[in-house]
Amino acid sequence: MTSTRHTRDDIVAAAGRLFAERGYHGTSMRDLAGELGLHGSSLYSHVDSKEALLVAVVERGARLFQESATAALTAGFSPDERLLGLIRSHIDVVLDHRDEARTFLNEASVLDGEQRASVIAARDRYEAAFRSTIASGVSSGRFRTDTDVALTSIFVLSVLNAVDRWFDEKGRLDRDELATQIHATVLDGIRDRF
Amino acid sequence: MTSTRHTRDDIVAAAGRLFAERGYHGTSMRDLAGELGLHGSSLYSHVDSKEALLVAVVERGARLFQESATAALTAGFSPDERLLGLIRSHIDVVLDHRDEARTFLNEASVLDGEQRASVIAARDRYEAAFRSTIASGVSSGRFRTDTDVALTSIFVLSVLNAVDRWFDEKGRLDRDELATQIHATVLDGIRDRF
DNA sequence: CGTTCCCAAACGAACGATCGTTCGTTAGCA
DNA sequence: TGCTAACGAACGATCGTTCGTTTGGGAACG
Repeated sequence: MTSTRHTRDDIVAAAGRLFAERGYHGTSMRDLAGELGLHGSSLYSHVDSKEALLVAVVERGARLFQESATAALTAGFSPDERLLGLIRSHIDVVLDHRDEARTFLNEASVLDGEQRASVIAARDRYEAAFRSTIASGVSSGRFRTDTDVALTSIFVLSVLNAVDRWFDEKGRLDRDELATQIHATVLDGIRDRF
Repeated sequence: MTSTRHTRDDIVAAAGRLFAERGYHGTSMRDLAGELGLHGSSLYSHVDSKEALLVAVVERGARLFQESATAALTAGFSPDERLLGLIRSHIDVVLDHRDEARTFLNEASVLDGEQRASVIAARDRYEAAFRSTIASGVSSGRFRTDTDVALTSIFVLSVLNAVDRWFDEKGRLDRDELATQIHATVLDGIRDRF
């Protein structure tokens, strides 16, 4: 039979799934408990409050993105290689950890001031990896000097953050082809040059 | 003095604002009534249910996007002009009708099957305007023949849908410059060609 | 190897608050 | 004067959470 005992990590993982699917306010503690075969009150053996659960999920998301970025930055020599690495890593995070990523990206607004600020700071730190990569491409002459670095970073991240809304692992493209296409579009656009 | 009587449109507008800010489940009917100086029960003189309010807001959003797309498609002669028009119009909708647009884009998941399907259909119809514009650019030779039309449409819409999350009307760029930048990046990329 | 004991996980009833909604009543403009 | 928006109390349901109780699996011991 399946183990009847649960860990805090089980609960945080299930909370991430429900928060991502239905949102924080759309998920009740009894919903979450039911997902695990528990009674609502039993959750409080592992967790202090519903909000603490959200904080735990969001922190997982923040850590995943940050680790992915630092790993991608140490690999890859040229700016466009590093950018491709950042794109690949982001797609991996978003698809392999949909729940934490979605919750991190969408549900931070329900947190109170201090913790919301920490989420925003984490997002900004992450975005800085894209900005510095693109900036080094500009200063090394690989990217055009009139490139708006901050704006381009936002564009790339907008595309990446939306991936999990439409991408189908069983579809026409695999995720590596998707990364290549995003990279190619940002670097070269779609205009025919002849 | 201010009028003490309210219309259904007032209520739908206020509901859009709160649904966009806090989400459907994060907004109570009493919250909404308080926003208008009313008691919760008074809303039911104008509206059948909370869900009907959401449907009304989402329908407004769908209509705004669709009208914007058809207007942009009749203007502009070349594919890249029409694409720029679509981008400009989308930015206008997203910034001038933040509440309805956000709710349309983010809160459709709480609707039941039939109405959620109608939202998805509306989004797909809207996306088709981008696809056909880009496709005509490909077939006319303005855009590269190896362009993935569906994918590029998704990229552009991902960028556009995220605009209201970060764009500041009082910032460095005005919205028309933003439209130009998005358009330029999609068409030409950021790689230096010399 | 078998038994006992202990402690944390899980239970289940219950709390006060708030949810969406109903309904009979009041009040203010046409 | 008539009609309808707005009121305000109240409904049953559900919310997050508390608390005293039950229970079951592993550590300790014989």
